[in-house]
Amino acid sequence: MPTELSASPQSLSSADLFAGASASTLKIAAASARWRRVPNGKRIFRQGDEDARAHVVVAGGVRISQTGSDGAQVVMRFICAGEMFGTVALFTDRKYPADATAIVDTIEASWREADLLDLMTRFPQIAINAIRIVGWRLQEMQNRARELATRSAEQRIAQALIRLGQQSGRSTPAGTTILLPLRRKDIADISGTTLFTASRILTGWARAGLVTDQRRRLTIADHAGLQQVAEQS
Amino acid sequence: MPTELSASPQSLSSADLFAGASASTLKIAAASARWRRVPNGKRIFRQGDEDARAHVVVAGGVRISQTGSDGAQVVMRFICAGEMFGTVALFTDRKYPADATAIVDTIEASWREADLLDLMTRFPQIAINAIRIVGWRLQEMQNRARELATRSAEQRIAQALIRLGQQSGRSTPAGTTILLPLRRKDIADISGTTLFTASRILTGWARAGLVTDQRRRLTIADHAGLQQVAEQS
DNA sequence: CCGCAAATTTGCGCCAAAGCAACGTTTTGA
DNA sequence: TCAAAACGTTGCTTTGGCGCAAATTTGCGG
Repeated sequence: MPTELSASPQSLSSADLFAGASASTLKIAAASARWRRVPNGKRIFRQGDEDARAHVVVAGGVRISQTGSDGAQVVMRFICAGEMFGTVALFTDRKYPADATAIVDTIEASWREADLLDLMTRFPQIAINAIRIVGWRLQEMQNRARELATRSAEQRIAQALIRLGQQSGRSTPAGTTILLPLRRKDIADISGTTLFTASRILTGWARAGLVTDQRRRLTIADHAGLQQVAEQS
Repeated sequence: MPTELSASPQSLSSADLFAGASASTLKIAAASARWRRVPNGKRIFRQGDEDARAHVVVAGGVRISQTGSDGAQVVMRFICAGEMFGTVALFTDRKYPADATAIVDTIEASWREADLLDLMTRFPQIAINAIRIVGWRLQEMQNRARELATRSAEQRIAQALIRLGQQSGRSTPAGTTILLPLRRKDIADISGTTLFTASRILTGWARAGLVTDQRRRLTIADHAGLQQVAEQS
């Protein structure tokens, strides 16, 4: 039996990007940032946009999703406070590969490509940190691709909830509550299934006491049970 | 209708990693490399191994695959001559996230983590090049995840062949021949389907004149037709 | 607090593709 | 050169989960 894959990703925060940077470096970084307030539901950038910048969520939450030419949506990732997004575009063709939409009222900071490249050239550690962050995300996408190809819809939803719990969960008396407000469609689009299947499975779990769901705020009541669903072969 | 995603990835060669490096930089890089000959079928590293190094295929071809705890296999990528692999592990937890297996007799060069980090710190452009390469791969995995979630098995196989043609295709009178020798299982595992489905679809295409298949060497005879299969909504 | 719009639930039919088994073909290595 | 093993094909059966429609609940603006 092969080695089990590492649970991995941790929170990929902007703090990691500037890890090891001196006070003066941070000052230079802060000076070149642009800050914005984004209301719930508003798009921050759109797939194909060309003026790519590097973004960080200061407060709130963002959905990163791709929309196929047939209208099918897939959520690549949810971004919580402190995490980077939109950064990969800077290093490829400068076109954002996905949409970014605020799913709660959000504040985000961003940097121009030139400013970030300048920082990286002067402080190589920042560039190395960036590889590390992108590397984790690549590993996560590889794991998700494996799951899409080999696991059932139920297992994928379970795994998605476990990831979201690690990423943005808060411990409460009832269990781990996922802070981001998620609709059934969001759950479906990040698990690679349909609204209907996601609804059926979640109501089933709610009845079985695995999760509870109040006003789009999911709580994982039985973490071990959920893990078992995700891992059953 | 949303902007169509860029076809993207190009060949991600080691040349890109050292793009812009001076002759002296290259000399330092070459001096610290380790070279190995790997016979067809032999594993180069294994998922979970800890002594991660940065690898380049000098000649031959390599299959990067993950094996789930239930034995299910997924191919993440095939690596052709000139391309990097195994590099992401250096920047995450130093454990290879997948297996690497030679699928033809292969020569591979590799660097220790310390040597590569040293190079990157001294020549930040190399670090920036590395982000670019990993960024392209992340985008490619995101596209593949979207396809796994939203497209049919037939469309995914078509897309996989198109990618392989771009990556390792050679023009011949009969069309574009994919140089890597691929078994039905390889095709299935990179498209997220089964051996049986892959076989059925490929024999169908062979009958229709879209592809020909001689001794595990696939040739795309009708590129436009294949593209149409991949894109039909 | 009301009423409308959006989100969710649920029953049901259906199909793409997985799983299985049996058989043909190619490759390998001794 | 030949046999065994690996690989590929194909018919049949089974099923997870998609898609639609209709009913129900929730959330929001006024």
